[in-house]
Amino acid sequence: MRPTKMSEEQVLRRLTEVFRERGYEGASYARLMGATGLVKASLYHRFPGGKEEMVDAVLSRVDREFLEYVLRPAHEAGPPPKRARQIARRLQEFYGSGTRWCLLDTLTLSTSARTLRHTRGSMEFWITSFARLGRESGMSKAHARRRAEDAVAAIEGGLIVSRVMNNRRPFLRALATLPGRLTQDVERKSRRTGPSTTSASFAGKDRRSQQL
Amino acid sequence: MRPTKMSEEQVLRRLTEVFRERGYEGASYARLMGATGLVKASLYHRFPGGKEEMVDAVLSRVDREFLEYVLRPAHEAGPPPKRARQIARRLQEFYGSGTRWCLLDTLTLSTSARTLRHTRGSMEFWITSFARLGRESGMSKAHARRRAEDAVAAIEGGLIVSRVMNNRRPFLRALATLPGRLTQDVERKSRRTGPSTTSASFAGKDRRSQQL
DNA sequence: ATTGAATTAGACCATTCGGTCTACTTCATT
DNA sequence: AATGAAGTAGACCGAATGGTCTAATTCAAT
Repeated sequence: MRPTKMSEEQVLRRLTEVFRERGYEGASYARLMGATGLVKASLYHRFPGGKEEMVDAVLSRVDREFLEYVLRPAHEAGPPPKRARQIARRLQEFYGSGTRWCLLDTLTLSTSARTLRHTRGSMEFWITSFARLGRESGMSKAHARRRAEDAVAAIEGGLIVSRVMNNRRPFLRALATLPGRLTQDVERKSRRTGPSTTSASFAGKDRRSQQL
Repeated sequence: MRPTKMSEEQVLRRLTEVFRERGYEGASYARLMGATGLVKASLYHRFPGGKEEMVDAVLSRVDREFLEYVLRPAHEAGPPPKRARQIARRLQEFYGSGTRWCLLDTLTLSTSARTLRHTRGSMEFWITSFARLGRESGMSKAHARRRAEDAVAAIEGGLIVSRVMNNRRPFLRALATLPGRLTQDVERKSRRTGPSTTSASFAGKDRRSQQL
């Protein structure tokens, strides 16, 4: 077997960058070729399914990295707040302190149903991991779930505001408040404080996966 | 003057929908023509500058609507919490309960610097309007600003999570917590309660508009 | 050294892209 | 009824798009 000029891993990393900052339609072959240094036939040789398959591979690789590195503390032992803080640090690294966008955002605009499903699975796993910390902190299942969703939303929103305003602070603040969101029932104290004042539900009872 | 077959307003509305859900690169002329029912020459007649000009017009129109309708309560008189709740209701309407994406998200992927500037201005105005409510609720200028940014982030993030998970609740929850975010120093009580326990800063002092 | 599969170069294809142009309609004003 | 600008139809353009194909390399294994 002839070895590849550029490792699969490195190719995927470069493809990831293109999809991350241009989206699916913006990731033309010209750009993909430029980023990888591979000519079109080589790309098709490695990804016979074309862009669709590339996106799939890219997402899968990022999934793995996100799970094995960023979210890992959620699945290990130890005090939840400490683990949450570690996750926050790794998120900062993962998103380049707010200068790198999220594929779950950029890849969910005019893509195939397949890609949509994939991203949904990725985010579901992310949320579930976050919720674990809430549960271990004594939250009800439903409450932990809500908190986890809101935490993901805070991060995604922080990235957007940071991108549009060209200021990384909103994202960094989302990270700073993350441990509280995930492990405290009353959030948003600058130092983790006090017990839990139960907070009521907000948008009605939470039966997941309904319409629209 | 011969009257237009389709009013400028209506054309803009339809163009908006295309840009909103496909982004800039995804908004091909084929789709723009299909959505408006106008042939290419007609589009160019109305927007001699092509897509760039369309995006500009679309953003401007949405800016106006957003200001005059959604954000208006922020610039009127009355008790801040009440005004905040009104804004939340109008945001729900504006974003179709979480089924309509935000142009500030979809239009900031591989677009011109010009468009980037425009969106930044739009979001800046949004944030400033939000911050007004915080100030009137007794927050410091810097604190109100941070809260406003975080509130916008919560909404944008809610939209993303709702879009990816195909579940509108995360967005609706972001709206439910909005009044607290904007007018209370300790947020996230289900009913507005208590005075303000001052919360400290999170991600360092806030000097706006620095690098990246 | 030869083999033979993995890999790459690059020509090639039909389609779509954003964008321009001229000629024809349409209709409020006069 | 004639005018004349506003608006529309649709042919047309070169470039870029996603995608395919054949022929040539390259190199680990024999």
